[in-house]
Amino acid sequence: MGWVRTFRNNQFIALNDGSTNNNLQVVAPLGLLDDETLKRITTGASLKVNGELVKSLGKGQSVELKATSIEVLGDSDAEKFPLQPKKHSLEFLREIAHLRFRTNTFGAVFRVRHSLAYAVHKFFNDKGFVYLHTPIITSSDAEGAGEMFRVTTLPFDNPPRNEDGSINFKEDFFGKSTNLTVSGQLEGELAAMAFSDIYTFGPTFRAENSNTTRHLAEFWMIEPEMAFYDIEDNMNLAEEFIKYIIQYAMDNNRDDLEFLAQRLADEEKQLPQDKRSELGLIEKLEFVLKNAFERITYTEAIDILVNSAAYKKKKFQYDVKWGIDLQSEHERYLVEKHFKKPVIVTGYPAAIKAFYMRMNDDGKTVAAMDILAPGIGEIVGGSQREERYDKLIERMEDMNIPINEMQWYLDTRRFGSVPHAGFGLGFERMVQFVTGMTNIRDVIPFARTPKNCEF
RNA sequence: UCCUCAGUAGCUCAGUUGGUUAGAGCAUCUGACUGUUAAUCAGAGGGUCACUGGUUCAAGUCCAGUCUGAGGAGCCA
Repeated sequence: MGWVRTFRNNQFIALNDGSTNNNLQVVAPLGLLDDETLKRITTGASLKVNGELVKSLGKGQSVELKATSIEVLGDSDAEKFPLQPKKHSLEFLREIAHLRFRTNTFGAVFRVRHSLAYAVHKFFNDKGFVYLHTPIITSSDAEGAGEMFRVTTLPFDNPPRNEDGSINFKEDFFGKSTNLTVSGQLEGELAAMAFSDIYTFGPTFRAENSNTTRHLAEFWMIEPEMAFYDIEDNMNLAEEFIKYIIQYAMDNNRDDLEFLAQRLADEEKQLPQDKRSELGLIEKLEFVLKNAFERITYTEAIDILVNSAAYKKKKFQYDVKWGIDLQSEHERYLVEKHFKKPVIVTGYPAAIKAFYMRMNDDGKTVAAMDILAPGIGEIVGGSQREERYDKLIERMEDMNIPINEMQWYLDTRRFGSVPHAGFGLGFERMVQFVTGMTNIRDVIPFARTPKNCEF
């Protein structure tokens, strides 16, 4: 059983059931089917075929199914079915995302995505981590990870108001203002203070008006949180984790990755020489598996940038000096030009990082780490958390975090606080990295981006 | 949100200096052929030129606005 990809010569049906990109060639002997049935075997139709698997007489395949009966399960009007046995643009396929699973490219992408998701659970389970389901709806607005989607049952045309005119959320469903989660980290920390090692893997929502090839309004994030880990342990785990799930896909999705590698190579033939990647997709993944990630401090990164030829020739649009947040162009230089492999940057200035990150002894930098990947940029953001109650309060005050609303979080530092660390990994960015797809909208089944919520 | 580019047949695109009935390849339909591999050959059908307004004797073409898409930036994962 499967769906028709092509039908040639009224005899040869390329049938696909989604398990692989390799089609089964079904041969319908002349005279087996009447004219009416033959006309119903169109691209996209679903068939149930019985027959004998025999050695193929043709060249394209080793075996084929010699049919003894063919039943059309579901017709597909050839005049209306939009997929053709030819190359379609990714932009067009995005508009028919409900059908694009039936193409070779998206078949491969989503089989790889599945494997990576499975590998995430396997990796953490094998290490004894507890999979924690953090809430999708939250009332916490303190994390500052981004703009949030409001969740409400209040009528938006005439909401209940307080005397001062502001909206009275006491009458809302939860009796307060609520939003979709932008991160499960804070809740994750609570659980890590009991289970030692936990991870989350779930949907995350950011209402940022970001229109790029690497941002989604709804995406999946993996956030492990480990008690008794310092920043070094954190980096080691993150590197091991990334390599593990890549290796899992290499071991279990070789055909699909080779197809995607070929697709990417064809795509890059259109580009000018200097924009093409030096390594093919498979070679890139093997290279990442074999080599240790480069580890540098933020201060070293700034030095490298300031001493680079690009900086001296004023190639950077943004100036480089200690204290700036690294711009995309700087990250790309470090990863793609200088080191040519994934880079972990640690020790960022406290002023540009979140309140929960642990202050280093120098009083200026925090124990943060970002993992930068070629072609994608930041794929992991993490840190050792500030476990010292007084220092945490100090930081929260400095950054205007509403301390009163965060008492539940501060309890972890009051009752048996321990050094701990964790990180967040954007799952779609990981899928992009492994599949070589350049647009993040093509590695999630139904992308949610500004001005787009189809299906 | 900002910058740049784009929107013409189901898809990918061409359309000259503003000038007659807007073209091609693929797909579809009809027929031929029958061991094909994105089959091949012959023929046919298929258009709100994104939308709104403007300039002009005349707009797919020029101008303005809007919408949508792509690439880059910012924000970030």
